[in-house]
Amino acid sequence: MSVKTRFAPSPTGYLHVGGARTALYSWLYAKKTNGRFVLRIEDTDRERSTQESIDVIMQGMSWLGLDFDEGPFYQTQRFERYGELIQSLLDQDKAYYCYCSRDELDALRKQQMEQKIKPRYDGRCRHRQQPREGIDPVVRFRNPEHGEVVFEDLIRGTIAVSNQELDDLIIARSDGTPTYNFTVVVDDMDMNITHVIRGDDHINNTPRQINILRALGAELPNYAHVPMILGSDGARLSKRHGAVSVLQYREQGYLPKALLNYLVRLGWSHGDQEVFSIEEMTELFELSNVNRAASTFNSEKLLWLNHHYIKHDDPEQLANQLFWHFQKNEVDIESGPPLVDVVKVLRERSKTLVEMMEMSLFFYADFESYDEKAVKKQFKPEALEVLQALLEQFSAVEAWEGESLHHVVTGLAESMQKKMGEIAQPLRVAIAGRAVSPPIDATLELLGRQKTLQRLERAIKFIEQKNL
RNA sequence: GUCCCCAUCGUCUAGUUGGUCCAGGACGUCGGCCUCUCACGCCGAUAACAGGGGUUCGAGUCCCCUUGGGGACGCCA
Repeated sequence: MSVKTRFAPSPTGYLHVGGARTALYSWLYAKKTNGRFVLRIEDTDRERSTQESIDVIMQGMSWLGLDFDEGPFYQTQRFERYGELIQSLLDQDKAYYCYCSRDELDALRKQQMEQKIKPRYDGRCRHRQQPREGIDPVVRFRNPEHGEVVFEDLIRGTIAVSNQELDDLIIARSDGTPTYNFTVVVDDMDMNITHVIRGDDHINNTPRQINILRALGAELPNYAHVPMILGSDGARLSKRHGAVSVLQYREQGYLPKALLNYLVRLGWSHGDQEVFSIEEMTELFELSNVNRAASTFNSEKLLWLNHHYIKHDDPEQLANQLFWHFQKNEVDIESGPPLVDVVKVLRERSKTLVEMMEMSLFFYADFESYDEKAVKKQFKPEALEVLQALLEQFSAVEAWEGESLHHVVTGLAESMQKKMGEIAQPLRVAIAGRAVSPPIDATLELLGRQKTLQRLERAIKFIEQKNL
């Protein structure tokens, strides 16, 4: 049978990096084996599921390029099917109605905690013959009382849990709607999922689900539980650890392939290799090489990978992605150099696209003020004659291109008997507004003659006024 | 508390039938070179097998215990 994996998020929030990683692993495994990848929205919790979350999850998947072959399926559209199977279980006495009230269950749980035993349903309605008046019952699955459930996890190896640890879980709420542990099982069965790849936090659910699967007479899928991602404080990754929403990384100027590369390498490895193209990870990915231990999210390394891809990716493609950020910030790029050229001079000094955008803003719009420190250091009285000389010589330059502009600067340094830095730095502050920019000749070329001359004049006036 | 899972540098990890590992790579950090700024690049340094018992000629690699961490224990998923 050919492989089929699925990603089954519940639409109660954004797509976070942990979810994205399990999605990636499932996607990779399907791709690698020429199988199929299914997206299923687990929205049985009507209270908390929102359309907004669905949209955001889909956007995240699409931004990452994790396309699915089937779906999205919505569990809320399959209630009829779940109802059928619950009835069938009831008919076979593999499930039963439970009339316990919430208060009763709370009291039971409290009592068990006090006795320092694992809180669980004690099965008091297991053999009840008569309904109780005034209570809408839930349906509980009749879990086997003896023996143990053993399964072979593709990442962890053998896992065994005694049935005595498992209680009779609720498969239908009192309003008749099915619950998670039941719907996953039915869907995985109906959709012929062969490999269930999911977070570690589901490991305890697996034995229960296996019991239900058996009661339903279904074949068992393979299971692979990937470890959690922790924040820098060792606790489970959450909002307070910074950007955990996938889309937030887009906002912050990360490239999808950088995030993907970081995520695939977090908890999985192929020898010493650090950089993987999508093709490479698809080819090399193995569940057996997934680490068993939880790993800590390290944004420094993600940043490094992002920079790596900014340095090495196709400039045209990067320009397109950079454009997204300019648009978002409503910056008009018509009046400045082509974005591809900006990418080429800025890629080595920008770790994110946001950084790149900020550093290139001065090509497109006049800056409001000069960087204070830069003014102090570079706009000293002696800079005046340098800038005046530059203004004069730049006006006379015939071909406005890097090489000739470079000659102007070096020539001036020679004739004025100054170091390069004494010429280039004041010039840089004059045209860029701050002491940092790409090489001065490239910057001048991209900025163009008109803007360069204007800004030199502006700087000269500024220094003159400052010295009054 | 009970059950399940896990344990190599600060972080991600290599280590796949125990020996060639006084433990390798990457990020970070710290030095240095390059240099018109910031970077890039290059060179070098730093730092780990949680602890204790076994098994064995030999253990990071196998077994047990301890400790530590994570997860689960919902009419959430």
